Amino acid sequence: MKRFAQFFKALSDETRLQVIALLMMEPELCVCDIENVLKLTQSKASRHLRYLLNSGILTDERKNVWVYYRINEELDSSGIEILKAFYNSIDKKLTEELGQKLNEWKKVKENIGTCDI
Amino acid sequence: MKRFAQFFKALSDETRLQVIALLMMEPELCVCDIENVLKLTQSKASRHLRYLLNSGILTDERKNVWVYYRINEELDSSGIEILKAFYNSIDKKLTEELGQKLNEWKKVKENIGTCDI
DNA sequence: TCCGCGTAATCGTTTAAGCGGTTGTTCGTT
DNA sequence: AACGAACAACCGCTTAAACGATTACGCGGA
Repeated sequence: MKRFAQFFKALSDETRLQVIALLMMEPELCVCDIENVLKLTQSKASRHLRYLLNSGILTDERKNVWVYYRINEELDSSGIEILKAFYNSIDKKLTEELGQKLNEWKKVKENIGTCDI
Repeated sequence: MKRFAQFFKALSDETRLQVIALLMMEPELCVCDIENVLKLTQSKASRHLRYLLNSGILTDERKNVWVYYRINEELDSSGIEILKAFYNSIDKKLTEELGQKLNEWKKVKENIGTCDI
């Protein structure tokens, strides 16, 4: 039961929910992606990603200097179900908005070749 | 998005999850039922039930002196989905244990005709 | 009607937890 | 060595939980 309480606590923060929504539409993202798309400070982005990692909801993988996070494919089936139920019932406007911000950022990133803007 | 964060926060407490599990197996329960089955103080039981009520997860109905709480049938379909996903993936031992405690309490309640034990 | 009783909600205080910002540290690349 | 990316530690602030005690509510009996 404690496991579920922890799981839901990880989902009880708006920033973390936005992170999850982004990772439902994009297979993997690094800290600086989250930072720029959601307009967060670096420490805030990193802290929330670590939180989701420690909760077992995300996995991380280092590629050179970047640490990429993705939804943990080995999450319990109930966990996956819950994340999908959440994602599917978000207002479409919100997901579109997030998707647009993500695409804009990806363009910028291609041009500057760094996260430091 | 804030709505979801609030919803998940309501589920991020072990006591509240136990309450929900009980209400998934029994259509309605009053404060003193929760109090006795889960061995909580009256104020703690009442407070958590109020919390779940204010989160829209439960409804309440007064019958004489008792206030009965039940799962809100008009909860979003995603909310219902999430509650079911949670309940179905709890360890069966836990649900059996809760069910047994509930039945024991119901026997006691019949005999004494009051909650004041 | 008034009072007592059982039930539930709330109040006030203390204690613990969470979040955010700043700053410093680690790691790896160049 | 210098730099960028990510993480960790500290601090202050806000929030929430626990707890006991008190208050409010309904009902029944004197």
